[in-house]
Amino acid sequence: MQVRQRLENLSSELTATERKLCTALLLDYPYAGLDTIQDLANKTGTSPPSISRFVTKLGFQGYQDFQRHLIDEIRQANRSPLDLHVGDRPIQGDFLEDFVSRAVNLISASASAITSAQFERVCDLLGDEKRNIYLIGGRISDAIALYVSRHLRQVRSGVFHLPADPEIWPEYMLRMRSKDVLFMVDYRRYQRNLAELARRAKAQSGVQIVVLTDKWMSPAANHANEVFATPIESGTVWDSYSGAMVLMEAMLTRIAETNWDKTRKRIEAWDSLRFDHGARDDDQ
Amino acid sequence: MQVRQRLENLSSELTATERKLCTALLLDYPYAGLDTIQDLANKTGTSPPSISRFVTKLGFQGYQDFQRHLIDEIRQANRSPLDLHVGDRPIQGDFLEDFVSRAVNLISASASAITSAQFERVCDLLGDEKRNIYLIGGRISDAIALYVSRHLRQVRSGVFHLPADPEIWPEYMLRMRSKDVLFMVDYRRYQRNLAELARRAKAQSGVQIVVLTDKWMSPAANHANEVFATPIESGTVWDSYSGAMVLMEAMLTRIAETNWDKTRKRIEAWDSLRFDHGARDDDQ
DNA sequence: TTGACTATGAAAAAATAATATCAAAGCTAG
DNA sequence: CTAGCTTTGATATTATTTTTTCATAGTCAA
Repeated sequence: MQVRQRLENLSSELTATERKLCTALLLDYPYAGLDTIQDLANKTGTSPPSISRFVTKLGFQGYQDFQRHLIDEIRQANRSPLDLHVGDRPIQGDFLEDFVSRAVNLISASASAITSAQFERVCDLLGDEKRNIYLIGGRISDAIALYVSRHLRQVRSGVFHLPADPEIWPEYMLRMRSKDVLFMVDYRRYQRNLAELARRAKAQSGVQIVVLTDKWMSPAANHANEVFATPIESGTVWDSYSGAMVLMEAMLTRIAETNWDKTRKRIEAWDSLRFDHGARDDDQ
Repeated sequence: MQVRQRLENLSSELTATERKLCTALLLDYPYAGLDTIQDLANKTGTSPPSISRFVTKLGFQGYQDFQRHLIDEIRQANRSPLDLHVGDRPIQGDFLEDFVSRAVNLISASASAITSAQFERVCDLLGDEKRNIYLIGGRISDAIALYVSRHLRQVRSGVFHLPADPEIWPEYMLRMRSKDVLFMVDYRRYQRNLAELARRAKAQSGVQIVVLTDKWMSPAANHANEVFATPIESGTVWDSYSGAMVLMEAMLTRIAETNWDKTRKRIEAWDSLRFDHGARDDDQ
């Protein structure tokens, strides 16, 4: 229940001091309640014990519990209309349109959770030809890792996508050097063996680790040098990876553009070597 | 100055732990910073001293001073409609920001290129348990196909992801029945052998074919019953598949929600059968 | 006016939170 | 690989905040 509402419900049975508090709280709601109990007492000309008793009377565990509730309320209130719409109920109206607007939200949020400096650092790491790049993802998120590795392979050499089977990982681990990069995608539900891989790879070779994960932070992130965290809650039955996808595309584009000359030559050479059963050449 | 901006400014000279904190703060900005120092340390897998040092480095007197600032920011943001999301990020020349806005355009365009009737038809096809589903994609776009098949497999049985090697395709073709569905993802540069696969599968078994492609229309689309065409030109060196990705997520969500009861049971059963080296069970 | 009760805040105590210290681990340049 | 530097978190300390205790002041009915 809203703090505001609790105040109203109880307003008939408040003492003089409590009414003073109530007024002060409502006058600058909800920020007044975020002061320390001492400050609030000074401002309202009351005392800490009175406030403490008051919030207990409102039904909270204590002053800190009360503050936690206020913060949650602010949080709720600040969610954009789209966000609000999200948690609530199943999508109605035009499904696709609605879904897209949620995805767009998620994507913007993903981008704003990452500083441009961090973005550049990771791009530099993955674009550096002197480093080998090893990639792997979880059961579902491996699709993202695959997408990244396929593109990266067009840009540079030394890109290795680890197979899903842990039995084979040691073969790759033995080749990792401390300058190399292990790029992991791990969204909930996190896979234990990925965290284990991160730990051991780090311990053994000191490899640089970059983790793409969600806000709960994959256990693998503990061993990481860089963490990209993106939101994934779309308010539907599945988590949405579109934020991650766009971020990865941005990254790949950045890497390719940085060394465009080299990349172009590489793609041309690649194309000339493709087997005939591959692409046709008259596309475009 | 906004806390957010201070983070941006300093992000080039942060240590690993500090970057972790920075990530966590930005991901749930500004609320993450309102926790107690101890809680925040637990959530981020760091320690209170590191956080204390970090906020000092950001230029605050200490953690409490830092929190005061955050609260002030929230307050400000709520007063002026021009809230912090707009005002404080230096948009100019920010690569990521720019990329995201293009991607968003692309995604909206992708959605509006598809009628809801068609969308529903395809969802029904792929959701129909009486049909087997075969999926395959091109060199890069197979990541999308993989993503779809992994999800679909959580919802229903009879989902088969064809391997990249054409030698093995006949094995699958022999099993295709006319009610089954062959789902192909083929973006330029189109692969001849995919078109060939479509042609022969159609001829041999009369299988239903759904193709996800771009506006130039993969040659495989000639044999298709349904074509999803999404724009992919992002104005950068790579094509962007984010439109396709969001569309696929929308589709998967639609399918899962349509038979949610069955899906839920299936996922539960699946989870109970997972091997221990997979996910941990305590993830939230 | 008195007595029984409630409300209140000063002060002390307790709980909680934040910072300083320091040893160990990690990293980097040679 | 090592020496020297930086980073880090466990522990101890300190500071801050909140709650408890308790004495006093206020209220009201008889």
